[in-house]
Amino acid sequence: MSSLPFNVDAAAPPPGGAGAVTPAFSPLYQQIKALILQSLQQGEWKPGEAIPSEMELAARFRVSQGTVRKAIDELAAENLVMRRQGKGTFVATHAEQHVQYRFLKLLPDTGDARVEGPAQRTVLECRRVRASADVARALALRSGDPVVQARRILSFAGEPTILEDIWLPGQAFKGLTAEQMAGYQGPTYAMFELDFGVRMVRAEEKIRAVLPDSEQAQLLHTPAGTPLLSVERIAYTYNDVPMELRRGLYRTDTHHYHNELS
Amino acid sequence: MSSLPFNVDAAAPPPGGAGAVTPAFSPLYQQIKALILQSLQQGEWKPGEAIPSEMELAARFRVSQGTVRKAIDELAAENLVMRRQGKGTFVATHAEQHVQYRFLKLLPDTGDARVEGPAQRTVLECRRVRASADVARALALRSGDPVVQARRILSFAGEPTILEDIWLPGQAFKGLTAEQMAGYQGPTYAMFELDFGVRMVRAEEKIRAVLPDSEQAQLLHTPAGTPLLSVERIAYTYNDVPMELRRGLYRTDTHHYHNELS
DNA sequence: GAGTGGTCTAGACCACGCG
DNA sequence: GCGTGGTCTAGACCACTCA
Repeated sequence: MSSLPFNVDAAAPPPGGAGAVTPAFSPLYQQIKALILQSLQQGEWKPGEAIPSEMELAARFRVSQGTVRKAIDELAAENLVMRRQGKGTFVATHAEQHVQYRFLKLLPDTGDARVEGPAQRTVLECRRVRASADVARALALRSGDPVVQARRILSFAGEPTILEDIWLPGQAFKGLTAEQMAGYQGPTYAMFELDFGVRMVRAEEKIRAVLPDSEQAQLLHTPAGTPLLSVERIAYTYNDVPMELRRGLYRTDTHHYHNELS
Repeated sequence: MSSLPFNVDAAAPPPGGAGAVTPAFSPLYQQIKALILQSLQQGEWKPGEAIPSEMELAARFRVSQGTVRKAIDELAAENLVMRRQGKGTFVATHAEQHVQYRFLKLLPDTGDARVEGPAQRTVLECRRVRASADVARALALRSGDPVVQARRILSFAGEPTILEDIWLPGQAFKGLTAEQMAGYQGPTYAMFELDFGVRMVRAEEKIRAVLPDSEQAQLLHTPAGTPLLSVERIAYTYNDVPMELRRGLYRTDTHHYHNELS
């Protein structure tokens, strides 16, 4: 079946190693979590599918249900799986998620959350290029490595609102076309899951206020001199591997970026 | 000692109530959590202090340690308390928090996180005024109710970087002075805890790109025409009671607003 | 009614902090 | 050495889903 975890250090470093005395105690449930994560990563269960029940996993790993439970609790807290009482635990997916556009924090100023429905996409460009230095750095590639670059406009209620440039590692996204970017119904990240097996798991954003150049202003139907929100996002798959760089310009005259702090 | 929870619905609504059939099942640990929250709210334990041990709370509420544990787990996840192994569980405070400025997401562009040290504060103004309509709405007051209004500049490494206008309910912040705003070392929210017993627990922000007027630009030493980040924050105490409206203008030429998505 | 996740308990032992 | 939170177990029962 599978490797059995031992109730000892996951990867016990030799005592007296270079520099610090790392305690390196790893609770059992963390080891189980790592094993489940590994299976997720290797695609043993596909996005949207159910993973084995807690009892099954407990039997497989030779631990109690409670230990598996705590492992899954953490995975659920990180949005990697979704629990549904009475049904099972499912691999998280950007497709059938109750919140469409999980990573998009732009909301219309009118309180009606997402009444405006899904965004209309206009793909302006999608082609293979060589990574510039900063793109390469963001994606952990080397300058000149192949990347796919796309540019598109998202419109809400007919109004162009977001202009995005997207860079993806060429290796993982071989054969991505403008038609694919435009044609897929639903979140682009769901398309990435289905067509390329790439699951975005978390992301970081750097936000600034900028003035668009004339081309950008024109594309967004915005008077020259109107400031825009610059949102640079790096999205990661499992193991903190960066798989997307996205530079967005958001109009904030009709929308705002919403953030919850705690 | 204290009221005992019952293993029944916390506040069982009469069946066949108006409209929906609310199931209204409340697990024991949620009831315990609510009771602990109530004690926090009533100031039974002050910020920074330890709350009773899990065993004590279990005895007090006549439940098992595991149930108390789960209640505290959730409170810790919401940053209302902090657990420290071997020491106890402590009421969260903005004062001695490992991350100073818990709600401030502006980071210097140079990777060195907070090397620049604490911000220098310049308080330009602090006086009692009557709430305008929009301030009143944000703070759940009535137009014309007394509020304290303050304006200040935060500088990092000598450079003015943030211009903030702050509105606080006059009732809870009676007697707040400019000296207090300027003099306190450490986060302003820590001062609110100490001097007014008001603990900010969570906040929401709406972010936009704007052009400052000439006064704002001058205060921030920024050339006219430089776009700024407009950050409108509403901070809440317990029970989602709004206790602060803050409108900030952030310079994003040397800093950026950083956000983690998951 | 069978199977799933969710709650609750009781008890044992471990890691940590401090006197 | 003691008290704290942290882990792990085993078993019972509950709530939800679906056939």
